[in-house]
This record gives sequence, C-alpha cells and structure tokens, in this order.
Amino acid sequence: MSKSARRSPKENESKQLPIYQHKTKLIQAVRESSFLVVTGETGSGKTTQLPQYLHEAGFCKDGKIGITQPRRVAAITVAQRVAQEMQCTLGREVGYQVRFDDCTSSDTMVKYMTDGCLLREILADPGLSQYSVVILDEVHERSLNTDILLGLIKKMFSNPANAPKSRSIPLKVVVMSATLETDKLSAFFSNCAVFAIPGRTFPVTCMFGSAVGPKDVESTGYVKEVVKVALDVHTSEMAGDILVFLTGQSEIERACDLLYEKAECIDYRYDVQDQTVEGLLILPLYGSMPTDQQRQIFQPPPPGIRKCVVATNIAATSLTINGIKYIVDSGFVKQLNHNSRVGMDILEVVPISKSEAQQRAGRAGRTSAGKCFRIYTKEFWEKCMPEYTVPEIQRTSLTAVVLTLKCLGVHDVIRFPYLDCPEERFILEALKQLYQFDAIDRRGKVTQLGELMVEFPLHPGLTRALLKAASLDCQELLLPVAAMLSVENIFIRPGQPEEQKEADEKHRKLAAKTGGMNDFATLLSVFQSCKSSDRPSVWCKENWIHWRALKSAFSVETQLREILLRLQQKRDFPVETFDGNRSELLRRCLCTGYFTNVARRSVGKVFCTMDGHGSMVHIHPSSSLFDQEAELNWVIFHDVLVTSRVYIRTVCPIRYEWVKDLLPKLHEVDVYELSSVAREEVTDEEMIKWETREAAKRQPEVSTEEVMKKLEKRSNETTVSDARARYLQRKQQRQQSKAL
DNA sequence: GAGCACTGC
Repeated sequence: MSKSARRSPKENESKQLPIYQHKTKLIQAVRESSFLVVTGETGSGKTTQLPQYLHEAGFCKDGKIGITQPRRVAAITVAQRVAQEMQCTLGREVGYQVRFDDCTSSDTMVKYMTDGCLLREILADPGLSQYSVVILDEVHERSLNTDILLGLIKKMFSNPANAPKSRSIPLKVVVMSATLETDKLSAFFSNCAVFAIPGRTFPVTCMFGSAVGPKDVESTGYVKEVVKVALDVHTSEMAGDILVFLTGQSEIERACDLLYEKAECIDYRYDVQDQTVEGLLILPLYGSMPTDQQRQIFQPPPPGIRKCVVATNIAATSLTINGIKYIVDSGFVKQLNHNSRVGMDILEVVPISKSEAQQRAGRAGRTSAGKCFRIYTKEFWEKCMPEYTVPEIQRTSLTAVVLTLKCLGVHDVIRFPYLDCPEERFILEALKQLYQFDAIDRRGKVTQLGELMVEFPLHPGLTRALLKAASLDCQELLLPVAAMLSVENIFIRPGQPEEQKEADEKHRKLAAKTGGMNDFATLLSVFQSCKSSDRPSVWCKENWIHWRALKSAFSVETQLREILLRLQQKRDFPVETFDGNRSELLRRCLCTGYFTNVARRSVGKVFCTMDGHGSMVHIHPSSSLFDQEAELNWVIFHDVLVTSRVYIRTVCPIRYEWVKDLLPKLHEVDVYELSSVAREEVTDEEMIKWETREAAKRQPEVSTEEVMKKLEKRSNETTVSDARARYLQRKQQRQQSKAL
C-alpha cells in the first residue's frame, strides 16, 4: 500500500505532534537494537504514532506489532483512533483485543491489547511468534501484568539457548514510559538506548498547604480542609473547573454534603437538575457509582457555572475530564496491601507517593496552564511521601502469578528477573498455597492439575473448587459462584438510613431463599434468579443488586464454562461420585479450594483461622450467618476485611470431617524447605535427602487436633492489630470532627 | 452490629 494513496485528513494533525520530528531516528533506533526505551509525557503522541511509523517502515512484513495497555478502555479507544488515522476499518489492519471483546482478524497488523491479554497469549505461544514488535506502554504505572511481561521478555533474551525456536527473526521490544526511572528501565534491558520525546502539556503551579503535616498521617481532618480549599478556589480563582482527590465513597459523599452545607444549599442527591451552589456544580465520582451518573461528569457545565468534581483515584488515570484547571489534592489514597505474615489483604488509607502527586497535579494542565493546591505541608511531602508508589507486584498475593510463571517454564521464581523483586516470603507463601492446592508438587513442578488451573482467570483456590465440582459433575453449582466472587461486590448498600434498611431487608430475603445459612448459595441463587427474570435490570433495582456487576458475572460465567468445556474435550478429567444432598455437594466442593480459609469457633462469636496464623476473626454483619444461634463450629470464608474488627465475609458452615484430611496439608511443608526447591530444580539425590528430613520432622503422633490447639494459642498478628488500631483512631477523630 | 480504592485475565 502506497503512502501517498492513503493520505489521511488527520495526517497534518499527526505531523503537529512532538514525536513527528523524531520519526526517522525512532525507526532507526528500533532497527538497530532489540530493545528501546521511549519516554514522553502525555500528549507526545507516542502511543498512537510509533506503531504507525513502524508499520509504515515495513516492520509488519514478518509479523504483527503488538501494543499493550494496562486498561481496557485505553486499548479500545487508542485502536479506534489509529484505525481512523490509517483510514482502515477497525478490526482489519488495526484492531484490539481485551477480555470478552476480540476485535481483530487475520489481517490485523497493528494490535492494541491489555497487558493481561498478551500474558495469556504468551502461555499459548511462549515465543510470541506472531509478533515482530512488542510495545509495552504505560510501564511507569507498574501494573502486575506489565511487570511480569517485562521479566518474561528479558528472560527470553538473556539466555539465547532458552530462546524459543519458533521465531525466524528476532523480536523487537519497545518499552514506553513517562519520564520516571528511565535509567532503571534502560539498565534492565542491557543499557539500551533511551529516546526522550517532549510532551505537550501546560505548566501547573503547585502550592503546599498548612493543614496536613507529618503528625497527621493518621488523621481524617483532610476532608474538611479539602472542602475549605475548594471553596476558596471557587471564590477567588479565575474560571476553570476543579478536581478534588479523596480516597473513597463515604469521604466523597461527606465532602459533597459539606460543600452544600457551607453554601447553604439543597442536597445534591435529591435534585440532579439543580446541583448548582452559587455557581458551583458539585459532582461526586467513584468507581461503584452507576454509569449514567458517572457520565454526567463529562458534560460541560452550563455557562457561567464552575464544575467541581470530587473523585477517587479513578480520575488520576482511568478517566480524563476536560476543562479541569484546578486540583485540590488530599495527599491520600486507599490502597490494598497484601500481608504475607497473616495471609490477608488489608485495605488502608496511606499517603500517596510524590510521583502520584505529580500525576494528580498534571490533570490540571491538559488544556491550559493550571494550579494544584496541596493541602499538606512541604514537610509532609518530604517526610511522609515516598518517591514512587510501591509496585503492585510487591504488595499483592502472588499465588496466581507464580503458577503462571511455573507454567511458562520459570522454575526459579525467586531469581526471575523482576524489575523490582517481591519479598521472598511473598513468593514462598504463593508456593506453599500452590502446593496445598496440588497445583505444584514437592519439587515445585507443575502438576497436571496445575496445568488445568492456569487456564482459568480466577484465584487458584476458586479454580480448585471449580475443578472439583467438574469432576463430580456439578459444575453448574460452582460456575456461577466462581463468577460472582470474581466481580465487584454485587450488593448495594446506600448511604441513606431508610434506603439502607430497605436494602438490608431485601438482601436478607434473598439469603432466606436458600435457607439463610450459606452466603455462597445466596450468590448462586441471586445469579439464577436474575438470569431467569424477564427484566433482569429491573429485578436488580428492586433487590438492591448492582446490575453492572451482575452483568459482568454473566460474562465471566460464560467464559469459565467455555474454558472448562474446552479442557474437558482435550484432556481426561478425573471422575468421582458423591451421594449427598445439593447443599452438601456445593459446600464440599468449596472446601477443596477454601480449606486454607477455615475458621473454627473459639469463644462466643469469635472464630479462629486454621491457616497457620491463628488469627481471631468475626463474621461480618453483611453475612447471613451473622448472629446465627445455630451450631456453627466450623466455617469457610471467601475473604477477610480489617476495619473495626477482623471480619470474614461470604461465609458458609462446614463439617469438620470434610476438611479433616485436608488440614494437615497446611502444616506439612516448611516454606523454607520449599524455598530451596523454588530456587532451582533439585537433583534426585537432594530430593531424597530432603524427603528423609521431612519424614523425620513429620511426627505421626501429632494429631490435627493438637496442631490446631497450638495454632489457637498463637497471638494475633501485630500488623492486623496495627491496622485495626489505625482504623479505630480514624473513626474516633471522625466522630469528634462531626461533633464539632 | 455493618467503612469496598483501582485495574486485569
């Protein structure tokens, strides 16, 4: 196809982009070496232009150009724009692939996709033989999947002997990032060249405040302060919209309430048409908000009225709002951190990093020069805020990641080339869990079961339960449950007390339909009731269920069903039989994947986990088992939430006999022994030595009951009580500030 | 006796 014949009306526009001047040199740089780092801030045009340049320069002769994005919307919208610029139909030469939506064809030469999709492709084709160029975009965001891809690609090149032989020509790799830590990226890829492209944004003036200092890391006074600053901006600054960054839904609603109170006006929730307060349009924005309400954010305000969006971090990367000129930054974010010592995820409010603060400020300079009002002091910035956000790979449970790596032939998961290494105990914990699920054996080798498990986009425990169900021919029970547990929370709990009462009542009724004693069964019932309903969205509204979440659960269930069917046709599945009732069948399948999440009643309403940490937990009030008088001695649970107490959520009662044979597995393997196995494949000789040592350690006279008694005596983990103490302190301060 | 940020397969 000739260049002149395809001159696009957008071409002149593309030539205006900062990247255009570097076109020849960029193509040259990609030709000359295997790796290239390209840096450039927003507006440089790197995401849309570079793939086109490479396409034009003939890089598609031997394969596709693949470009990864951390988010679905980005992959789709960028592909749309590039297809338009190249004047072709989306899905032909230019396409995209995200979960549930594959818009590519055999003609596709330039393919945008999410990083998770490319990772899945590597599983099927470790040499990425279809690609001539792989471009990893937004690497500075350090998403889990991008980090894994970086390591895998580095490994692919580091040992030529290991390199897949399916390729005829060497792969070209381009890593694109904002101008952060570029030296680190270059060093990671054998000191490759770095290409810097200037961005095209406007200057943002940042100002520090006086309200939050180093002593206020635990306080919540920032909501009031943020409101004050926003009102100041409104009364004293030139025209331009305001974006306020807070940490969560309740805070945002409180801030919006305060904004109205201060301006003596009506409640924004009741009169959507009249949200203006003395020329200020107040709009909350957070992820779980209904989509039609979210859409309002993007509409320009009426003439003469200033828009003030009060948002979570969703506005930092995922959504871009036009016309923002002022930022009010609280300096905090809500972050999910995995704690390997307790095997729990803890959601906590922490100060943002300096790089994140700059990212937030940058949101004010998209269309013109802006201002960023930070409510914290310069001292807070210096003493409390880290340079960079801890990458996801260092604060997340690695069970699924380690299984993926193992299936890709990475035996030594500890010495895998990570850009930033996760703590060794995170990896050991993952190995231990995989061993407990029978996904790997004692040598750390993937079992047949593990090979099946890696195919499912689920947490390995849930996959384990699903596969058990499949072998008992009752997958119909588990498929919906697995789907429901892997989407966002489906139960709506509104802020208004009256609505809250109504929602709780509806949810209680839904639980009662299945006997009111099993939260997993409730999920199954909600799924089925909604699916068989004539008007599912209306059914959801009536029952205070998130229609959007349920819709995605339907898609997930279909996908899981397809994967299962494919595997059943391809491989031999173990077949077992079971006689017992349906409720027992469901619970027994769940036990196979959740025996790491078993708790036993200790004293009164307190339960004690059996996972080796012996944490004291309570059943969450949202559970149908909360306050049940019935004999409840053993339960399994889906997750843990640390707030005023350590709560377990999505719970169901089980019989001790069902997990009796599984529980010893929790203490069978010493993680430090596993670590030596993790490092490399051991020889038979070493293995025999190790097995002998293990056998000596396993004393047959120690019964499960005794192990459990020992476990119950262990005190609660300090980090959990720390998190709890922090929570209580915040709550108290909040109440005090309310009382004032 | 109730406090779930955001992504992704």
